[in-house]
Amino acid sequence: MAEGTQESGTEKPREESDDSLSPEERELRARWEREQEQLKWRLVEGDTEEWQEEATFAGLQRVGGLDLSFVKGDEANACASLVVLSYPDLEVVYEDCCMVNLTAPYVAGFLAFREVPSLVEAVERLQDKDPSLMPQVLLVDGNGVLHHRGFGVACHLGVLTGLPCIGIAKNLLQVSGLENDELHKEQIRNLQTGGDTFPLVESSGKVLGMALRSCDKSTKPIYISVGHKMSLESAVRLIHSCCRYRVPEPIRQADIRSRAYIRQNFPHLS
DNA sequence: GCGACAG
DNA sequence: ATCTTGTCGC
Repeated sequence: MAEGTQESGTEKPREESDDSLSPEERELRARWEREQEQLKWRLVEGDTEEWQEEATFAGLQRVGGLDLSFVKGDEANACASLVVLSYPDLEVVYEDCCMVNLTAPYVAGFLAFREVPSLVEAVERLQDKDPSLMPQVLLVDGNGVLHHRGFGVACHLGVLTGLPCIGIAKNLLQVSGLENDELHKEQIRNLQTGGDTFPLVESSGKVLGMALRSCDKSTKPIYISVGHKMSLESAVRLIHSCCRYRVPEPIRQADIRSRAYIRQNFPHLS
């Protein structure tokens, strides 16, 4: 190994075009950025389905949730899970857990390149096994248009699958003027009950997403943004209706099941 | 030294 | 993402 060329110990993900990046890293990011720009042309930000216009989402019967859980201390091996819940009952009607081997590293701003291939495969397995259970909307861990280049993992997955998609992040991605500063914390304190929201406005004035107090019991909001084929207003309304706890039930179930799968198959290695 | 950096 | 169980409180 050429130790002299390595940074001392800790890695530091930084913005593209940073001097500290190796030529390889820079080239990878440039390629990924070009791919995001290409896919972005196919992004649809508004409602496209009839059920989305209904006040009670009449016509919506299946909501999908996706998640990845990792083997402790292992960068590459993960369990990808796709669950489908009935709507509005939120009962699990389909579950698929699959061990996958991830090749791409996690780079902030490029999460999709690490996670999306496995998620698309999960959707394709469902298409093969029982297309009648295909969800009408997908809930994804991470952001949609609330992203450095307006194309987060939820957009990426939406465009590749053609399905309506919503991004749900548990932490604020601080991009284009959005900061977790005192003002933001004050806005959070002002969220009184489940369903309360405030908009996340970028410096240009565009609303990139919404902070949502997802249930009465949780003080910390979740961050909703448009993934694909769904307006922000519909997305927030739907997510709130899917929350028994802080994390929307489809994603929570995917999370629970993928972690259980890993515990079951990898008892205690590290 | 501390913060940022979705998962 | 992961490291981590019980415990204090409404």
